[in-house]
Amino acid sequence: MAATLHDVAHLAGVSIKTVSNVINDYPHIRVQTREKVEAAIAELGYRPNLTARNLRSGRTGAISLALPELSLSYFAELADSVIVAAERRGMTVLIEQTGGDRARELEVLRSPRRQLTDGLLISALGLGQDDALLLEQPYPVVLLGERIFDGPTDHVTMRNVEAARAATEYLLARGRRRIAIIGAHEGEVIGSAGLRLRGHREALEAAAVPFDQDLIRCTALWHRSNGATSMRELLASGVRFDAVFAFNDTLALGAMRALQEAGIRIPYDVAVVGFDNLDESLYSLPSLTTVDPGREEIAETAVRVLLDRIEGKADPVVPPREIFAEFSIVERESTGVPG
Amino acid sequence: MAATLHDVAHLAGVSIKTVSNVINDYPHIRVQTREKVEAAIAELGYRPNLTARNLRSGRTGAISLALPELSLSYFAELADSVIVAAERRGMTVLIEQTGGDRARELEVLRSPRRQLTDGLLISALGLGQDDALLLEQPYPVVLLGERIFDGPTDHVTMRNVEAARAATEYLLARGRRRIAIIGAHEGEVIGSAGLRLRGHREALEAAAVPFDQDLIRCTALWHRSNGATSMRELLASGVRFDAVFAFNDTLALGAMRALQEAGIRIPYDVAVVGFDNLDESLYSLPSLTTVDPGREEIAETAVRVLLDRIEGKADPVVPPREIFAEFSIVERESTGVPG
DNA sequence: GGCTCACTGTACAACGTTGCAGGCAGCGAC
DNA sequence: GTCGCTGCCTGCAACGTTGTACAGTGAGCC
Repeated sequence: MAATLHDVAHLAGVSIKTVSNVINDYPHIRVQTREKVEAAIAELGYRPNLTARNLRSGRTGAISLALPELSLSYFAELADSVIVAAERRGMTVLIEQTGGDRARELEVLRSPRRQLTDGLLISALGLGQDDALLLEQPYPVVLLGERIFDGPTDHVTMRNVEAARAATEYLLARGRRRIAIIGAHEGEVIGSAGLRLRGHREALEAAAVPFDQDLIRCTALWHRSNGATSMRELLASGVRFDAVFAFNDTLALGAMRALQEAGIRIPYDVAVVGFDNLDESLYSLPSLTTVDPGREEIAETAVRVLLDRIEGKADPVVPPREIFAEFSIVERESTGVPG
Repeated sequence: MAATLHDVAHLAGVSIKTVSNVINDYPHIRVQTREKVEAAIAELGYRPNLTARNLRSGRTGAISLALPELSLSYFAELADSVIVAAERRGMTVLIEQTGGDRARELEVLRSPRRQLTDGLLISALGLGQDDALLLEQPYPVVLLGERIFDGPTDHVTMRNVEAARAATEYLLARGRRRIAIIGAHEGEVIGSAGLRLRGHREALEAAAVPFDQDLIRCTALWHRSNGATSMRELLASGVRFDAVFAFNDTLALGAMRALQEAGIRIPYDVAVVGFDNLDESLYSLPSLTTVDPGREEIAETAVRVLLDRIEGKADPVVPPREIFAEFSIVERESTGVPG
């Protein structure tokens, strides 16, 4: 049985409240008393019961992070950054996996488990713009990702349209004209796929390069296998292309794998650009040119904004904010070695 | 302000305890009463306060998982499996990153945050056999990994020696005789590197193949970049080899990258075997032959064993157990396409 | 009629902590 | 001498829940 304030108070011969005062650095305590209490604490190996403290204070010192799955490298790296940012501010992170499933995302929002934490960071894949109002919850929520805009909560995300436009412009500038897309979502307007496709089309239009529907491959999931499968389909379709813009790095890596199986040379025959700047994209063969969406900045900002709400610094008065991280293009071998 | 039992009781015109009884499915309640209470619950949108419940019950419904970092794919996949296993049993998972640093691992063991969860699953990299006794804590702990054996807690791990021996035997069976090792740790006996090296040497010995120290590359960290660097060093050293056994997949992928940069053909010139069976090893080019250490089985078992301790099923009486997951060799292209 | 027993519901205390109000001693000012 | 202040410490109540003890009601049985 763990020691309680009561045990310490008894041993030190003071009241329970005095022990509490010592622990909480209440100023008016005689040095002598403080030492007695500290000795008792040390002797009993007393540690405050956080659950009881939480019950009194209403704060838990933890935040929840809901994301599709950690097996997806992007989310693993995001979780890493979030945990680091949270720890820097003395918070722990509880992780929930939703599989990107709308029903499970809603469940996470409504789960009584939310009471174990002070707020929720949710990276949604299943929710859509129509679900925006469901984000309104009796606790602080910060939304990540690009499924919902102008919702009732703070929102931290990346510049999808601009970044995708920059990626396509980058390929166009290197003389590529037939750019295949992997990872599109049929009919999607909002969402990573929809926004990135829009950026792509904007770049084509600005350069007066015709858009060809045959170059677009849809795949709901963005795992490596989906990238490989899409590329095999593309090759089987016989459509001609000299570049691939995959909507994330895992798709790109799967696609590169399929390209090379088919004996196609990267970047000589086909240039490849990904999105996410995963660690592994630096070590693929060839290394992958990709869009760095500012993952650490997103994590850092999201945690800061959530804590602002939790601590009431940004009271309900402050309207929900939309914050965009800065992106950059990381140039590597898959588009031709630079310099 | 969230509704409490008190509010519900008031609205339903019953005592607070009756509401509690309804919620906890206490059997002797009149249908009529139950309905009244349920209506009040629905009207107020009442959700039980988990913190208060935890304080009463001493249980939190969460477990902690401490691991080096989620950016390492192996740990991300492990965390995924642990979260899934925990969820299946109604538990949530709080993640702490230690960076594999001994001091931070000790901090995790002693942190008052442990009180936010019912037990700890710790995958240590920094702790060593001498630290075994420090695992003795006033809450349930299950150790993962291979830094400490016969410690005071339950321990779930993989068959490192046997798996590594099998990997080397596999290469030997395919006619490889000069097997380079990447990821060794100088002088280590216990620990993934030490054990895997032992398995490797056992296989060599059994086959009467001489052990050559020049083929061993040490690297403390097992990131992709370390694999690439080690391989470049190996190539620069001029030592002759026809196979590589990397002590994890990320090292192997980095090494393959460096091999291919040097124009060496895999598996024709050099066969490569990794360890971990990461998802990405299936999509590298060539795909990577690897040891599947039974990650899901480890996660599943670890969660089960921890919950057994938490629920007191396996009371202190039961001595700490050492549990080993079954491994298998996953044969892919990096050692020559099978069949 | 009095007994037991099964139902149905209530009151109270407790989990370990902290906010609040207040007590008491000592001291300087009037 | 007393008033008011500061410094130090204490007791009580409360956070929201659940376990224990118990009270009342009605049915069934001797």
